[in-house]
Amino acid sequence: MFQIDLKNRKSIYEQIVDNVKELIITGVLNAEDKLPSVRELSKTLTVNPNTIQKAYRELEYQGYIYTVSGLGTFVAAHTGLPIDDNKIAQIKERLRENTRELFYLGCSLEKIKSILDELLSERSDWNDKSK
Amino acid sequence: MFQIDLKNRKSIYEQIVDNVKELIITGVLNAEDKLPSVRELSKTLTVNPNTIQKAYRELEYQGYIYTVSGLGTFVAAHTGLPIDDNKIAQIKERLRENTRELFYLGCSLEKIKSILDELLSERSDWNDKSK
DNA sequence: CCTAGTGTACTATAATAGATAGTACACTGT
DNA sequence: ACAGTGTACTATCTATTATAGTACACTAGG
Repeated sequence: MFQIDLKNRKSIYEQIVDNVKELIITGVLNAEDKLPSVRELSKTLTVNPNTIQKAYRELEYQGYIYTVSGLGTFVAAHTGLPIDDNKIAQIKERLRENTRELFYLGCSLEKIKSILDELLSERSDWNDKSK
Repeated sequence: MFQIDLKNRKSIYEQIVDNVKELIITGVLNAEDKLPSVRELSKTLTVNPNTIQKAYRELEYQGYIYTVSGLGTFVAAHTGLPIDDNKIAQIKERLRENTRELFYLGCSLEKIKSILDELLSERSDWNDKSK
């Protein structure tokens, strides 16, 4: 599934949150897919069950997964949810920061434009494939 | 200059690093500008001098500022430095993550495109002004 | 009903990071 | 000499992180 990097400055549960979120966003995990149980994932990653639980709780709070007591943890469906303008604004701000930094590092406008175009075409490709 | 948000989950020294970096990237602080001294900034922000020192050390490590013992801390000039392709690749990856997330949150391709175009035009405007 | 597997809650402990407090020293320019 | 600068160091406190262990309620399948 993924690995934990102990040298990473990010804490273990944060790495789990980010990795699972990544798998969901990229479509490796789809809605209603079952995630490994707390105990199982704690064995494969050799971390404490409580740490997994903390990560799953955070993911549930952010709306990426849901749990059914006694059954397990599953990827949440997000279709039909009202578009979260607040969250989108936050991401936009992060994008702005990153483009600013590219500019500061000496990237020309053309270079930045080509990078953004490439990212957009990646989304287009994905859109075509899923049809 | 800026404020520290104690409620923020980010640590104080990280907030200082991010804020100063922001001021440099956006051009509020220019090369060779003098930053507040460790003791001065610790007073205005009412945080410990050691915390300021930690932030400045990190900023120096990242190449944004430099210090002259006995004189003070200054914004580093970055022109003439070889373009750091590694750093650019990292930022590109962050941009990719963010666009993926926008897509996952239900943004249409047109919406994403308009956001990226807007960010690019902000860079163009800035470029024009500085001429 | 029993059992295995699931999420959940709780206490306790240890380790680490973050922040503060205080002191001291070397350097710079006036 | 002096004031202002960065720097280094120890010590202490707190919050976060991670681990360990236990316990309980729920679900599905014999």
